[in-house]
Amino acid sequence: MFEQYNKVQKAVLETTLQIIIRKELQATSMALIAKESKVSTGSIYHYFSSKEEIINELYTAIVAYNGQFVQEGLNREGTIRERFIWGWERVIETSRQYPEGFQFIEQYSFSPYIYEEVKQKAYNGGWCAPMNKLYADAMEQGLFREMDPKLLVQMHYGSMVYMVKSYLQGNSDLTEAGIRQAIEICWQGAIRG
Amino acid sequence: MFEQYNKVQKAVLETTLQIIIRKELQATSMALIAKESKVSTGSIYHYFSSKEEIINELYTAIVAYNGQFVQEGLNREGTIRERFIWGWERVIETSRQYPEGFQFIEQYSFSPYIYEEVKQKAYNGGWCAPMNKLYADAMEQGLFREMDPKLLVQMHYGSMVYMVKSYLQGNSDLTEAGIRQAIEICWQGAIRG
DNA sequence: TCCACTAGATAGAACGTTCATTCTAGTGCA
DNA sequence: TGCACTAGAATGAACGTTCTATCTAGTGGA
Repeated sequence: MFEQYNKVQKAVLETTLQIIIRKELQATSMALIAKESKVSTGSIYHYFSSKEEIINELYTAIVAYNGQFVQEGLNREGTIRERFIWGWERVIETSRQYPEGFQFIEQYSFSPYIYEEVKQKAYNGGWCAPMNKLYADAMEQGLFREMDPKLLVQMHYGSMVYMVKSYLQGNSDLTEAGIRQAIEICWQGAIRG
Repeated sequence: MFEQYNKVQKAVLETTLQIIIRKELQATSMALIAKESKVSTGSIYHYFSSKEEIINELYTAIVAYNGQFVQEGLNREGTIRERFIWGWERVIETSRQYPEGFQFIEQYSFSPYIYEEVKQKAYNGGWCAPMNKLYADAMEQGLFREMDPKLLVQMHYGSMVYMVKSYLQGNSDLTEAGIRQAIEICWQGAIRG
């Protein structure tokens, strides 16, 4: 997930992610990051200009990683239905493989602590735009109901997020069949009646 | 929303909600709450034992208020479809009327800062249990697909949450027709094919 | 091969600020 | 007078950040 960084940066980012999920931003002190990552505060400030920068870098890296992974599924050759399924499968797959990353993005995508500019860049490099395009195509072909494609994508993403949240809280499991069914539910709701 | 509290408590809770949405928990200092609510720190500590208690009280009050409002729609006499529509309409209505409350609950329902006990009590007094019951009934009657009703409720709630988030971020509007359509999409995805 | 020098990396103490909370003094109603 | 309440200064801990000293690896002249 943090392959583009050096050893120290990687250790700091990984540690920060673990702590922030476990304890929140306000309890994630530089002293604690230093202690748990086994990097002194001096070194941390050698590689990062501030705590804010660490958090924003974390956000950027995770979104970039997930964005690429989902797009690989979404942009394969296939019917709209196939690409719909591949795309959402990958959205869920990232959250299953890196639950901390998923939780972090979920919590901080609406936080003033993440710079607007970072959010904007993340959105543009992410999977939202191609997914919106897929939905717009489906509507143009008369396959999906007529509505704002961006809004329907958001609604479906919300369904996925809450399914994963249920799973992460231990209130449900997340089997292949369950994922397929959830995607099917979204599909069935979206198509023209 | 805070009718059960006295004037000072009400001012503190309302102010805290405004600040925490605008600036995050870590930037919501007691000094700032005191200044903006025009209540001295001494008085605040006369009515609340700590900052944590203020935040947890805020959480409790909002969930209780919303829970009651939604249940009023959900528990009216009517068909499953009607009650489904009334229930979700009210979920969206609370978030439209008190967007700060909605955002706060959204952000903090997964936060370690809110006591487990408070979350538990909130869940029990909220609208989730009756909504789960409605879905279970719908499945028993063969109206909805067979699946874990709690999970489907969560998925639908996720759709609503993300629709409202889109609206609050200015990326879409939230008209009566749009709300009806969103609820219809959920319904169509849920029923037996 | 050796040594002097340099640049970057690292550690952790020190700094100044801000924070949640407590304390003290005061107010006004019963 | 007694008591609930209020104001705001005081307190001490914790924080993000900076500073200073030390370490490490690499370079190049002799």
